[in-house]
Amino acid sequence: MNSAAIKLTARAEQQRARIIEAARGCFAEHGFQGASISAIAKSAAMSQGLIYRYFTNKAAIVRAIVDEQREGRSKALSGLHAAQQLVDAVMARLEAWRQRPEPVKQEFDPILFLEITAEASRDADVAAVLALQEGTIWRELADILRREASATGRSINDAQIQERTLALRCLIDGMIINWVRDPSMDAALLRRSLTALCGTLLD
Amino acid sequence: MNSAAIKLTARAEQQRARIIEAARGCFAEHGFQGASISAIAKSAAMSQGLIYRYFTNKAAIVRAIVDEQREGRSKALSGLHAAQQLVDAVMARLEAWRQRPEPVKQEFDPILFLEITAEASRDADVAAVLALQEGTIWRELADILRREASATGRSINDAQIQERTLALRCLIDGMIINWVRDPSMDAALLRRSLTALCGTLLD
DNA sequence: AAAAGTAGAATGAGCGTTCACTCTTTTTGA
DNA sequence: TCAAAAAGAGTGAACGCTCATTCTACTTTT
Repeated sequence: MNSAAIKLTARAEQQRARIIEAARGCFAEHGFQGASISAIAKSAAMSQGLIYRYFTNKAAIVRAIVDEQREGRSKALSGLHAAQQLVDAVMARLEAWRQRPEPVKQEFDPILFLEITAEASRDADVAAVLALQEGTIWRELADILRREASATGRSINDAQIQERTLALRCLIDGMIINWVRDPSMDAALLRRSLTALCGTLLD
Repeated sequence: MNSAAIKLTARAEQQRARIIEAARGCFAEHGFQGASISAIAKSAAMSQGLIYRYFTNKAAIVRAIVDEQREGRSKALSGLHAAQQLVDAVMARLEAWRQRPEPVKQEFDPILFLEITAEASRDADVAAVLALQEGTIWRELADILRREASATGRSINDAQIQERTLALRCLIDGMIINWVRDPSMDAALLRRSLTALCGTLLD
């Protein structure tokens, strides 16, 4: 799971998870630099010092968070058979996020997503983990398009797959950022907008 | 221009611009929270204290930056007559940014763009300015689509305009975020991907 | 009793901001 | 015309505070 810590005791795993969960909330709320270790400690209901037993420093927490979401993101994508399904899946997550009563556990957070992208531009380690992750997602998206093409009996070459995978990726990222930017964005409108475009992705 | 300071001396305007320019660079490089006043002062070649003669606090600089780009963004969009032209315009800016030798003045910076979006979720003032700005951009995009429709003799109703404007917005934001995330992204591929989708925006 | 887990005080650096002060420019009034 | 006065521009040290991180001492588990 984590290359730096091949084998951890159950307790250690559990504590790390607790810290990561608290940190996710704090980072989403205040940004990576804006969230302090003491705030994370308080949110995790432990002392500041204890955090350093499980993470060498603050940056390591950030990296762990980026690393952690990899599995979840890939899993969420696999099994989808059409671009439209994908849009629906993302929409469902976005709507769940908007209605969050409290900082939620373990779920996709669009703000964190933006924060991570910006952070990757200044932390090479984050960038590396993110690049790995993007590779996986890219492959999942391409597979979705291929499955859709074969299901509808279309033939599609590799260059086309590449173009359309990227277009799909842009569409998804765009819907996320627009959802964050405009808190009054109409979910139905967003869904309709992208549904129309997705329909043309395979023509 | 700025509601808090209706009329400023030429000198003051000039100094504010100098600070803003330095701050843009620092913020893009280290994030809003990561960039310190002393770093901005150093970059602007002035003392820290002097910054507070022209801005009441650090947040005010952020707001001024967000406020400032409004005009530029709107101007860049007006005059375009087709979605494809728009994609080309954005691509040109992205490529210019990637080849930046030094932190460049007054230009569109994708990292700053992400940073601002994230900041809007935690600073109501930034959110308000951004919302205003987005309204303007939205209208510009809708106009582009209308112009394109009328130029090609198509009829298009308001609901369709709304849907497609949003789709276009997602596409643009998506290309920005993907460009930032993957430094090795092929410009030609990105252009090809979106060109294909833009073609279908008016069908 | 050894080891692991934990809390919280301590540390030193750096933060945003203020302030007392100097230097320069403009205005004033005889 | 030109000193005197006021205003404007600028500095950088200092303030109170918070930061990330470390250290010491206490408690729990093995």
